[in-house]
Amino acid sequence: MSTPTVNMQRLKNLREFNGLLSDRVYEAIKAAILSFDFEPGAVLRKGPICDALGVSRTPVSDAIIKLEADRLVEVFPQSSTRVAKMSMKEIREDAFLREALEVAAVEYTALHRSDELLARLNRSLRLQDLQVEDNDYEELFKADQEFHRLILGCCHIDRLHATVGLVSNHMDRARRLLLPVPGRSSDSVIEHRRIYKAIKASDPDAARIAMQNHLRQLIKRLEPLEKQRPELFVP
Amino acid sequence: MSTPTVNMQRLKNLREFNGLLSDRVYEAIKAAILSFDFEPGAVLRKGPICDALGVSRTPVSDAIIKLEADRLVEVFPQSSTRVAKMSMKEIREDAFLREALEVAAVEYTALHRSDELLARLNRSLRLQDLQVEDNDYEELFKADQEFHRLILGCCHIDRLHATVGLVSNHMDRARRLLLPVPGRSSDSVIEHRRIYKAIKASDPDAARIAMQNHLRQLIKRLEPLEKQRPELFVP
DNA sequence: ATCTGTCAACTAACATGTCAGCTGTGGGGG
DNA sequence: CCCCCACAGCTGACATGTTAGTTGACAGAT
Repeated sequence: MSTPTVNMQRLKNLREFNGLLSDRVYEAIKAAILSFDFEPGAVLRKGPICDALGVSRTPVSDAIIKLEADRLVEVFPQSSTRVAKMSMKEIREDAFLREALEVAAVEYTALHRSDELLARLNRSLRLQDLQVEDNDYEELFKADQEFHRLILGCCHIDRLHATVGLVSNHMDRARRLLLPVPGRSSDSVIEHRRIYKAIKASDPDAARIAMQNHLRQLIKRLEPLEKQRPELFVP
Repeated sequence: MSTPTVNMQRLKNLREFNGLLSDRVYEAIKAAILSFDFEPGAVLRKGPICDALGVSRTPVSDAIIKLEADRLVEVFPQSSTRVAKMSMKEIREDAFLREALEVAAVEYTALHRSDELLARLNRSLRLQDLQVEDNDYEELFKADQEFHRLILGCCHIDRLHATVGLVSNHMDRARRLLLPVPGRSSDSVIEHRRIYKAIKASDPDAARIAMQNHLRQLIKRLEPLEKQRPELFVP
């Protein structure tokens, strides 16, 4: 098999962003990786990326250093940089770490919830109901993230959300390969509502169990991907 | 107050390491920050660092990008880079995240421990006893880290140890300011032994409580630092 | 004396030049 | 026929040149 290379046509235009060029390049490449426009395992050459984006090698190199910290690319010194292949082992690790963090957060939230938070969670749940009715998977995905973000935010730990995101990079990428399954959306909202009830009841143990159950549905749905799309995974 | 600048004399010699120059520069600066040779809040200028290390600006810039990801430096674009001041808020956040991860790890370990792990933990505990007798704080510190590493390693999650380390950067730096307190070392070993017993008994709840108790001793000892050394903390 | 606008000096961000390590290919030897 | 090594081309690591944003000092106005 010849060496696969990333498709340069799929890089976002840099003019859409502000800030440092390095950061914009980083965002552009990251988006391309997370959306599978840059395929797992493909080689990332600095030269073509510079040409495609119309920038010099410096901001591209800076971006790659950050992507390496995110574990979205693998750097082989003096040789090449590749888009990280997915690895079910790493995804399971992600799931463990994410569960540890989100469970701690929801236990804390159950003990420290405010009426305002309950109102916001409830509002999110009703929104999710609507989106399930309309089969609006795109918006439901966002509402799901918002629901979790509300819980994480309750801890007043700015870095909690960032750390969950950092830790979940591989899992999030795999998640985008999942196709909508009939009934899954409404199940997901039911699980969310169970979490909500436990928080409302100030019951950390129930909240923990509900959150564990919810998160484990995801990893259960991700497991089959390795057989369905073996070319995306490490051998 | 004039702008404080880091003391360049305190950078480790690069020749002690192998690998990419960027990585060696990263290690050198990181070590200087964690050991307070580079003071919190001090300005890091690329030029003087290049001169001191005898390298060009590229590897130093690369190192600073990585240090920013570790939150050990703060980059003010186009202006300057500073050694991150300590922040009790961030340290408390570190403590929350670390507790979430280590508690999850010790619960897992309690349910999956092998006889070999118990033997290693036991060996570490007897070593710690010796070091307490000899007041060998340096070695005790290492044995403490090893004890925790054994538990984290039991989960077979390579990234768990790395993530705990990443999350604990601020806390670890503050920890180095703590002076030995009579009796603390032996208390610490007692807490470790409690964790060991819970793991041996395959009792995840007891393990969780023992680990929480142990980790909370540290944050309790760190809290007073903000008043003792206010110049090192954000205002 | 204090505040404000201008400007010069400085620094990091970005561009480009250079070099050394890796990689794949082909030829010679086993 | 296969394996090993030499070599050439390529790429990334590192050095250095250039530009533009920031900062702080100073002059003039209030």
